[in-house]
Amino acid sequence: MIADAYLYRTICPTYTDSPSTHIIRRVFCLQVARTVPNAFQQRAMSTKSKSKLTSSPILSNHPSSLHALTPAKAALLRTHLTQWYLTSARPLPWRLPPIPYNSAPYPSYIHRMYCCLLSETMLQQTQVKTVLPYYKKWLQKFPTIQALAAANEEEVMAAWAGLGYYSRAKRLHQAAKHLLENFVEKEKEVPTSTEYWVKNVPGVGPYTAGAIVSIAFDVPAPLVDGNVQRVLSRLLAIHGDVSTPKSAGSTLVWETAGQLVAGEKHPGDLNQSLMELGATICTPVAPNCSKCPVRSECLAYGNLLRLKRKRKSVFGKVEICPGSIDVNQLPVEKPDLYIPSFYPFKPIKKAQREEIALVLVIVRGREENAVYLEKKAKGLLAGLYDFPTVLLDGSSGKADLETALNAHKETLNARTAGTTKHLFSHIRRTSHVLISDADDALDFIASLRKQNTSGKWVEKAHLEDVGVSELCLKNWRLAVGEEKESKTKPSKRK
DNA sequence: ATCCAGGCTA
DNA sequence: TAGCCTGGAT
Repeated sequence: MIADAYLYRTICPTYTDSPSTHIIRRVFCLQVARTVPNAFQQRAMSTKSKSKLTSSPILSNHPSSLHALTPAKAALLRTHLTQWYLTSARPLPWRLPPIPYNSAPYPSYIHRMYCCLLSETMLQQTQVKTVLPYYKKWLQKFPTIQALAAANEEEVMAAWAGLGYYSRAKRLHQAAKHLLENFVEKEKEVPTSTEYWVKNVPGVGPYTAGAIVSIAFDVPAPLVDGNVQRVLSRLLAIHGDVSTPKSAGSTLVWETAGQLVAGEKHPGDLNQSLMELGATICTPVAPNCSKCPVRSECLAYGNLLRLKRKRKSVFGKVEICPGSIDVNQLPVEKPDLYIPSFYPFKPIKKAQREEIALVLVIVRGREENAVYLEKKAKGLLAGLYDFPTVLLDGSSGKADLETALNAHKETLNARTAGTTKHLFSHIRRTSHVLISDADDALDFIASLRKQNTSGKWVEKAHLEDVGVSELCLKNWRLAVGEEKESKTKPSKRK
């Protein structure tokens, strides 16, 4: 037990109890392990208690001061991070050299803000590589905030099509209008407080506000995105729940980010260095610690070194807060995979719900040159065009599906093109694609027009110009025979 | 085929 | 707290 506790202490720097309380602590750890280390989610949940989260996931007798940055350490981190950033960051079109707030002429500082708002909005939930072509195309189409504000919603949605999370496009459009109306048109200063942005600018939350204010305006506001959350969780070995903004882990991460950026000469660079580090080195899986500019300040990396030193003499299980792993299963050659990748602690994800859909591809013209699309007003894929779709409950049985399928085949004189599978964050959708000729669907289209007045014929060649989702494209490719049908039937759940 | 990452809002 | 999309890794 003593040995166990000793190991526990060496691995978890925030573990300060005496060995005699170790068992109690361990039980408590497991009870709160609704949020568990990244790398061991499945194992932890299959073998450990699934009891409810009953108290703060920050362990009792676990003062947050243990995670606090000392001023000396903060200074080291700032130096190492910014130096590394200046020499090693990827060159990206939205990266601007920092300039002091309002030292540029008004129009150029508004442009800075616009580019920053645009890139940061696109980068929400989306990787750099995906954003790059969209960002460039967007600026050609809407070169200024005035151009964006003046555009109509359909153009905006079409420019965003394929990027996902389409409400971002709608809100970016609203944001442009808001900023233009309240500041740019009057040549008024745009507020530099994150509170203003979060409260008044659509689509801007705590992260984006911090990004705009620090990067475009050079104001020392912190920012925490998924990268920063991971980097700081590892640097300070934060064993706290980061699943919601209010949870203890998140609070600590934001506080830490604030301490780091406070007094920094180039807050935008410092913030970007944290994100860049998370994106390129401090990655979720297999972080490249040997290349990390701040590994000597990193508690998780320190754990790793201690574990490597100890493991020769260790047999059996090593307790790692809050899970446990078998040291004999650690691959000797790559121990770096372990300790840093425990962080941050994330909640177990909920299963996606099943959906079955009938997708009606109605083709007009002998050369099949137009299809009937309608615009979704709300919910999933709102603002985009799509084929008329009949949604069946995922719980409806095979018989229901057959009934609906046959009914539509009959009324539309349709043939089956096959099925596609598409995943959303919370839905697994199987689409049964039916193709029919407009001549056979006149009554049906009339009834569609009554329910959804936005329906229109779109030429095959212009399908991608009107703003259409990946799901729609996938079904379209199947209908014209470019897409292989998904083989397996979905949800063969035992 | 399956799993994962990633901010904001109603 | 759940809804919202896609691309990349395994």
